[in-house]
Amino acid sequence: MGKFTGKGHCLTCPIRPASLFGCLKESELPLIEHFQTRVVTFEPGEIIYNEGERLGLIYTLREGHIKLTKFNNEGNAQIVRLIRPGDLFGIEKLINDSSYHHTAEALEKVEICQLSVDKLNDLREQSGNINQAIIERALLQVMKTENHLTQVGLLKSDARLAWFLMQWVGDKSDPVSFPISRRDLAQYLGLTVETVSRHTAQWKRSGVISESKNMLTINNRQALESISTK
Amino acid sequence: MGKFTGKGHCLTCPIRPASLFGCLKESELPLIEHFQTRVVTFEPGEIIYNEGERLGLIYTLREGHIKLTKFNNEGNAQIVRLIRPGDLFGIEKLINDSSYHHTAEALEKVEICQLSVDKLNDLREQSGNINQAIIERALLQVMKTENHLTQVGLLKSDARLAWFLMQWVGDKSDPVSFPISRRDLAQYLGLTVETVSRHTAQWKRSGVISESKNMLTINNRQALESISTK
DNA sequence: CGCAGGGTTGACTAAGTTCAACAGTGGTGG
DNA sequence: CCACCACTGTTGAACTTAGTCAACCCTGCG
Repeated sequence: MGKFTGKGHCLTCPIRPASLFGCLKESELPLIEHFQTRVVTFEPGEIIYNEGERLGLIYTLREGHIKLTKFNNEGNAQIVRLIRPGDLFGIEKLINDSSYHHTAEALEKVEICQLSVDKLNDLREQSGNINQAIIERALLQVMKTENHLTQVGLLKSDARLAWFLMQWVGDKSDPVSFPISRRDLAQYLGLTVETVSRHTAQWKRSGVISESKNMLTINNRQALESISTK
Repeated sequence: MGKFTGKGHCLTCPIRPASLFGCLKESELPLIEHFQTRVVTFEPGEIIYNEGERLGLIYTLREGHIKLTKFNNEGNAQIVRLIRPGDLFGIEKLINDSSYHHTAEALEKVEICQLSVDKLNDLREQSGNINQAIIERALLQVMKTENHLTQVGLLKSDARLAWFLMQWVGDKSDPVSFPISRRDLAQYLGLTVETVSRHTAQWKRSGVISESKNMLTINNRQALESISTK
């Protein structure tokens, strides 16, 4: 259930700039001088927490990727979010007495920093910047999810998939780490494994993208672009 | 462009308990003693703001319903949220220097309370409860949108529609105000007008629901329930 | 070696979209 | 007051898309 690998020191943490505490001003740094967190690693496929659990922990991802999934009554899964390094998750615990609203699963070997809700709340009372940063992250999250919803609600399967790949890869033209199975893609985009496979196989044949052992390359960005806005 | 109907006094506002300021403790009420807002009304179909506009205003809906819409490149619309009385919207303005991320349109005659971002920010510095309330609203919004996404991603058209109607009506068995056109339903659920119409017409014929001039009744909740979880 | 799991492919089917026609309704102007 | 128009909702038929079911390949692993 996750291997403890040591205490983290927020002040000197290499990913602090990308983390929640990246918002602190020089003068506020003493606030987290003695702040420690637990750093934990998980193997691919391991569950970090389950929907409904009540641990008082909030997480920052340091390395790797994680998926957050919701299940409907019939046990079908919808992936609602993909977590990247620097992202905060489990943050719904900031609502009084709530439990986790997703199941969080590691897509690859990940390193996570655990932060206690209570300690974070103490900190919030001392720094308005932290509150602002939390609000901004939450509001950005709303927008991203609305964007996701818009793609799923409006686009055809190939456009959805093309949109996602472009988002994932960004503007890099080198191979990019791609730890996402066909199944995950399908559950993220509201499709079936087969449709996802058909499109990607087709694009691989026509050379638009290429794949080799968890690495993805977009060879013809323009082609994907035009599919995604068709 | 909205008719100004007077100043609102937050302290004595009838919907304060449901509004953002419902979070204030007795002892904090003096904070808003002299707080005033502009109360404005809009007619059905009027636009309250457009995506990209930069007014420094945040809104609380006092009466009626509003839809928030996003448009994709081809001009197709996805309704991402329906606003009910007491809800806060335009709140993305709390992110530094951002613009509105939706187009807000009145579905019926609405009464809205305009609040300046700057004034709200002043207030945030004086009350941690306000920050907490904003965070909770933002996080709840994330969850609702994720829920919406899950329905759109996983359910078949009839289940989506049934789910929506049940959500809308709640557990009331009396007729409920229903100011939502077939077109809006379709744009909210990621369907076409025709599919929505076919299902509702069918359900009206079989007596599961009934409709008369913007009022909706669910006659057979169990039937809808079983369709929505099929 | 044999097995499990992920990925691919094909044939078929079901679901929903598209296009088109038409009904009902409310509003406008002569 | 009625004729006309615009708009919303409904329905049908043809068509397209994506889902379903099933077979098979490939890879990694015990």
